[in-house]
Amino acid sequence: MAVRGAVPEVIWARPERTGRGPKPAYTRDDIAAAAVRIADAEGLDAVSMRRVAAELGCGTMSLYNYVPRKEDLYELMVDAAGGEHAPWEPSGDWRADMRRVARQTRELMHRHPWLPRLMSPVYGFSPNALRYLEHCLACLDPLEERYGTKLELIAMLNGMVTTYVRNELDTAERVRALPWSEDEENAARIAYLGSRIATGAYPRMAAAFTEDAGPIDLEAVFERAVERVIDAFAPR
Amino acid sequence: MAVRGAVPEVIWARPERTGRGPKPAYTRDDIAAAAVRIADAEGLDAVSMRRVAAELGCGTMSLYNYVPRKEDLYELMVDAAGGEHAPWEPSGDWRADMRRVARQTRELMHRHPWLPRLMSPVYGFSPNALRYLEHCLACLDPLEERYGTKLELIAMLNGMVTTYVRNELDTAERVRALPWSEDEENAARIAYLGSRIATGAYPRMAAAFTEDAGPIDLEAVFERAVERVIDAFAPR
DNA sequence: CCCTCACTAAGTACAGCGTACGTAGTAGCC
DNA sequence: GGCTACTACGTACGCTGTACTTAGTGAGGG
Repeated sequence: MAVRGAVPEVIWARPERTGRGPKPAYTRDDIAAAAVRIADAEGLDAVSMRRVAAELGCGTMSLYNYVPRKEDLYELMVDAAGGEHAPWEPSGDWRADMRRVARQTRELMHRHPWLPRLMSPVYGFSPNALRYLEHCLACLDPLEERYGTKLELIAMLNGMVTTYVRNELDTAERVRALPWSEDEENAARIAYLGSRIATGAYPRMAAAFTEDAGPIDLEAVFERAVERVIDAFAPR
Repeated sequence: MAVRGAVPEVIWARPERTGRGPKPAYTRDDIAAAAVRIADAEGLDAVSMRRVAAELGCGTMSLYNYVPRKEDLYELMVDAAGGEHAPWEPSGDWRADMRRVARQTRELMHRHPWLPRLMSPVYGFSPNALRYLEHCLACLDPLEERYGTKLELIAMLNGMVTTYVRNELDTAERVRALPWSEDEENAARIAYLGSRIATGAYPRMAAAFTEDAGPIDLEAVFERAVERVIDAFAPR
């Protein structure tokens, strides 16, 4: 007589349908789509078991027949988002393909701003993650390196893109819960930063901020970072 | 008559002591230290306003006199951890100094496994973050590049280290709440991965995993990644 | 054919969370 | 000395994840 849930299980190993009993009212995709819809519209914090169940139109506890823990719901969401990755026939130019991968991932994360926060290596085995990984490896066929190196390249590129987009979106996502706007939050922080720098305690930072007062070109910074990661693995 | 908390404020801009009234029983450092102690010992999820107040030995709501929102408590924690960064006199060899910075950050995060999860650019203005940033810039004095480039290097190195350590620690941290061990969790996932690969749908991944079945040398992977980031900014 | 039993569905309940609000007491300033 | 800003903190509300329970359903085995 095992204690309920005492055995570790991967949600993907669970069959969606077992022979007996009435057939489930929802598919895993239905549930993931509902959760993604809520997160896109109202932010990740709005995704609760109750809210997702309501979105589906079923009782809260019925959800637990499909998703044993909330953590697994997150895993479904990440996989669903990963399903939007559209693979293509590798071009033979692995550099160009990697650039395209990076840009596609960034766009995906802009479409689903909660995604960077949920990204975890733990979710790396989901069906769409595997599909994505295999596609990246296919793109890297022309790169004459060991698979270990290729995996390191993919991990580093992914990590960099995730970190980068997180920096782009984090304030916007976190400010949802606050009674003031993102601009006000930023203004308050910049003002404080200015007052600190004015003390003269940080001469190099002061120089950095006076060097170029113009607005930062996020697009260009991103492209540069991608190029650097690529070059780091195969200098020209 | 302003609505309470309707004006954005940075916790660091709040004076710790205003003239009037009885003198506060705790300093900001006391509070941060208590929260860090709890997070180190019981994991980040154990850090609640009630728990921290209990650790300090005061009523729950008294904490709100020091920390207007829980978010700010997190900010205090990150800054406190950042205070453990021990700066040194730049050696003149910026590459060596950057390696040392990366290693020190990694050690810091191993000491405080909750830190990667809390890392956010939003906290980049805290006193210790500023101190750290200035130190990095000082180490980069010999690198003949614009400040913009130097900041990009620091951001990329930091981001890479954070992502990397997160990958190292995430499963361990997340498994705290579960009724099984990290090893069991990993075993379940690896087993599932094996079953997927056995289908033959992922030939390149299959090749990658048969190429080298030995245990991964995390230390070596980390050092390689650091070297790559450094080289990406100043190829030799 | 029908009985059995695995399964779905959903309600109730509990412990814990962040925090708004109100009240009581304290100490520096005019 | 009193005004007043401040600290301290108990109560309460709405929310969370989820354990447990009960009722109903429908395919498989005899």
